[in-house]
Parts: sequence; C-alpha cells; structure tokens
Amino acid sequence: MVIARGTTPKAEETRERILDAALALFQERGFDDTTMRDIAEKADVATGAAYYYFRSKEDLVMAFYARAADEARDVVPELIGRSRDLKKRLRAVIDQKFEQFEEHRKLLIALVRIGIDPKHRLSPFGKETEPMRGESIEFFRLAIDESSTNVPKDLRADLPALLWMYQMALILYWLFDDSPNQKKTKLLTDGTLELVVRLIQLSSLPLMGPLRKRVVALVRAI
Amino acid sequence: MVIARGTTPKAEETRERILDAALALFQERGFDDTTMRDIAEKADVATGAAYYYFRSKEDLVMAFYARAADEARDVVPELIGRSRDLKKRLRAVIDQKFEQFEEHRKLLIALVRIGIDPKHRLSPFGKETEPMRGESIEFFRLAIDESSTNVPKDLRADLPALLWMYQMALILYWLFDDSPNQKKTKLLTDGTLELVVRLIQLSSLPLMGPLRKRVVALVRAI
DNA sequence: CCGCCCATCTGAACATGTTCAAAAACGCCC
DNA sequence: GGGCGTTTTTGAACATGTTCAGATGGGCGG
Repeated sequence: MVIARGTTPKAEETRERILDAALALFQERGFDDTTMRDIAEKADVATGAAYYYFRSKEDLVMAFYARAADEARDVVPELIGRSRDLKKRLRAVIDQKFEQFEEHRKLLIALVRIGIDPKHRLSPFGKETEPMRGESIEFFRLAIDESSTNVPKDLRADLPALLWMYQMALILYWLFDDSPNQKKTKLLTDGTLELVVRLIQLSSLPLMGPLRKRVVALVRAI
Repeated sequence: MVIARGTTPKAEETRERILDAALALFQERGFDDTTMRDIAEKADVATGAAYYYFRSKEDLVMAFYARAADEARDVVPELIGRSRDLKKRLRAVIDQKFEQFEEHRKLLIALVRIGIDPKHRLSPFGKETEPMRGESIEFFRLAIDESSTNVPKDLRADLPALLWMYQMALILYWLFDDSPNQKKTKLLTDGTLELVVRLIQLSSLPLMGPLRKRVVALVRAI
C-alpha cells in the first residue's frame, strides 16, 4: 500500500513521477532488472526519495495495482449493467482485469511471488490489502445480484468470495501461460466459466439442498 | 540443484557441514533472517565457500528437498506395498511427505516463493527439477498399479501427474495452515482424498467414457 | 623430494534494497 | 521580509546475496 504522503500538489507530482518511472522501467526490463537507483534517476530524484513515498520496491507494484483498482471502480458497474445474463456479467468482470493487466504480465509475476505468502504484508489474502480485495469481491456480488440466474440465499454470502478466488486462479494461470496470445487461458476461461455457471444453476434445484449445505459448510471451515 | 562438486571425502564433508549449518539456521530463524555469512561462520568456512558448493542461497533449500527425496526413495515403495487399497496407498504417500516436512515449514515457505514461478530455475514445474518431479510422480504410478481399484487405461498416463499436482496443492495449503496442528489440512486431506478416489472409481463406469475423454482432452491441452 | 596441476578455499569487492541524519525547500505567522 | 516548524529531498552508509582473482594445499609423475 501507499504511505499517506504527498498531500501538497508538488509532492503529489513527485510521487507520480516516481511511480511512472518505476512502472515504465518494470515493463521495459522486468521487476528484477530494474534497480531503485534506475527508478530514482529516471524520475530525477535521489535514491532515498522513492522511499519517502513508497515503503519498498514491492510497494511500487502495489501502487500499480491500486491504480488499476481505481480504474475498475469507474468502469465495472457500467459493464455489469449491460446485461442481466450471469455468464456475460462474469465474463465482463474477468475480461476487464485481463485487459488491464495485458501489458504488465512481467510486473505481475513479481506480485505473485509476494502474494503467494499470505503472511506477507502485501499478499492479496492478507490484512493490509483487505479494502482492495473487498472491492473486487463486491463486483462479483453486484454481478450476482439481480442477474437473470437465481442464486440460492445460502450461497449469496460466500459465492462472491469464491468467484474472486476463481478469478485469481485464472489470472495466475494466465500469467504463466506462454501459448501465443495466451490462447490456453482463453480456453480455460471459456471452459470453466461455463462450468461455474452451470454449477450455480444446478445448485438451486430442489434436490441439491443437502449437497449444497455440505459444500458451504466445507468452504466455511476452510 | 546441487553442483557436482565434492567428490573427495574431504570436500564432501565440507559440503555436508555447510548444508547442515544452513538447514539448522533456516529452521531456527527462518530463511530470510539467515545470512550466508552466518551459515559460513557456523560451518567454519569463508563466505565464498558456500558458493563453491551451492549456486545460491535458494539452492540450499533445494538441497534439503533433494535429501528428502533420497529418503523417500528408500521408504515409499515399502509403504505402498503394505496395502492394495488405493485410498490407503495414496494416504501413505501423502502422509510420508507431510511427516518429512513437519519441522521445516518455515523453510518450505521460502521454497514456495521460488516455486510459484515456473520460469525460475528451481521451480518444481521447471526443467531443472524434472528428475525429482519424475520420481515423485512415479510413486503415484506405483500406487495405482495393481491396486484393488481399477483405473481405466486412458487415465493411467496422466493420473499420476494429476495426483502429484493434487499433492502439491495440499502441501501448499498445509504450509499456510495456521490452525492448531494443521487440523484444517487434515480435514481437507480427508475430504478431498475420499472425493478423489470416488471420482476415479466412478470414471471407470461404462457410461463415463465420453465424459472421461473430454476431461482427459482438456487436461492434455492445458 | 621437487615441481606442477587442480580441487578447494579465502576474503575483499561489487550490486542493490533499504535506512537515516542532515540539508533544502516550503508555508505560515508576525 | 524574517524567523521557524514541517515537509520534502539528498546522498552517504549499511546489510546482504553474489562474484572473482588469487592463495592454499594435497596428490602425483618424475
């Protein structure tokens, strides 16, 4: 996350300059091959300045992620509003993230290395990223609510979080998908999304009650 | 992996001394809080010596993993031989790994950070770890072969690798499972293992042929 | 025993993320 | 405008993973 510095216009401008320099270099050479000295130099500040605005090199990646979240906040509700079909809505939410991340795969690989450890300060599963995670999950709740597919009450509470985890898994696969244009991810998304929507539909059939309860119980326990 | 140094007894002894020192310190303080200088000092060598035997700090973790694999090679076939029941066999293979790793959770977290990136030299999914991965997968093939549960021919080829991935997922969950004594992992293992065996049994029913083929095709494609 | 080669080992040097004390710039009150 | 407290910026210093040119020493042919 970002330190709450940079309230004055000038400071804010410096912060942006550093972040822009960092992201440009990350994209160009990758995370590991970009040094903090490079970033500072490109932003025309001393090495230490970056640490005045960002707690660590990794926080710069997080700041990128926060920017993406800002953008999503403006766009996603409108995307969801375009259809009431659950599958289309989910597709829209997921595709939006893929588009945002398209040009930053190298960068996000660094983020994954951090994120896999839930104890790390910046893990998407950790405490500090709660607001951003919550917002992402909220998008899925929006997509479910008042969609044309009926979702059982007892699923409503946890389904958004499950869908978020599903999205995370897709993104993870996508990051390391070396097939041309990440074709395999497209395949995987198409196949599994269909499956997911089917499962949700099935789960509301009357006979499914007990099974659904067992699944919900397991999910809660874990 | 390990550099092919240490052919003379004396060198071999030095190598072991460094590895022992490293593992002791990793376990004591964790990976990040152990410096190469600490390790060298504890092993009574100069800092550079460690790099004569190990290409990097991370390679020391890998050497631990290799040791564990050595041990498994001696033990696992016997464990599998104790029963023909598929579930029991799988349990045995999986539990053996858990027991081995019990006291080294902190260490393995470092390994995961590396391993999540398939492009990293030491990723369990990468080229360089192929032999060790192959051996682990082979254990699952052993467990399937001549077990009391019939496994369809077209599954035999890929099932061991799938089971290995399943094991990896369990280990990942276990690593970050903070419930007392990793009780949740026990729950998860029990629940999913039952499920897995059921699925395998189901898959050999006559009607399942087409569905099975679709799943196999998807797995192959991905 | 000598001299040579090569595996082994040393420790200083290097690169880079990070910290920190001090300097500079800024805003504000008088 | 001058003084003063705060914010911003600087650049040297530090910690640590890693590299490398050279020292060490042990074995072997002569």
